Amino acid sequence: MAKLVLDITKLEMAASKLRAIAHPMRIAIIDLLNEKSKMSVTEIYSALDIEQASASHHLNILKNKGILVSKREGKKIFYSLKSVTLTEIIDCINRCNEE
Amino acid sequence: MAKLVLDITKLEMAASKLRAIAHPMRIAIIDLLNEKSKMSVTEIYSALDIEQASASHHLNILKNKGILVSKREGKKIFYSLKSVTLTEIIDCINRCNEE
DNA sequence: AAAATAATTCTAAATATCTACATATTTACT
DNA sequence: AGTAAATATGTAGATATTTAGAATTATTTT
Repeated sequence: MAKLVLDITKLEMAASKLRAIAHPMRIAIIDLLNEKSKMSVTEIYSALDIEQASASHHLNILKNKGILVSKREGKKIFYSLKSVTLTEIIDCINRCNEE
Repeated sequence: MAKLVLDITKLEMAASKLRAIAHPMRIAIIDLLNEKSKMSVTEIYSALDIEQASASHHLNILKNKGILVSKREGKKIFYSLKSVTLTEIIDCINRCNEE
């Protein structure tokens, strides 16, 4: 009973994934990739009006935590959401915000 | 078009809520309250085997971010999830962990 | 091979969060 | 009022995250 409570590894995994998402700019990136499923770093930092290095940094965090995947195509590197279910989280949060 | 990306306030709200959730012990608390919808601080810190002050601290963070609500009943204070949709987030994350 | 473009990595200072322990507050009971 | 139980708050050192700018790597084009 209530074994999930004691599964530290899973809790850590969930928390670490959430920590990765829990940043305004990174939520914005996920929102963006939810609308346009595949974008280059340039497209992303232009759309969000932030520094390239900053975008790269956030993208790296999201990629490390398995939230995004990247794929090089020539000069550009395209990022996209690894799992569509990720979007549900954001939708969830947005709904919660309105309550 | 893509106006949600630019709504800094909403992004900040979502991020701050997620940051509150993004902690193993706090996820455990949410899991717990998902199973037993109303628990006192003592019940919670006993179930999780943590210090009372620690439980109180985490509960306060979750309450401040509007994730939990509390209600005093005599000597005890009972906490519960403010919104059931919150649970979806955890379910989501757990599903994501398995992919 | 040099130049240009695209993206990443490094660095460091500022800020935030975590943890654990000590203390304080609130309520109920006698 | 005095005491015990339940919960909250304060403090401080350790650790992690954020931010922005500079330097670096990788790829394509000329």
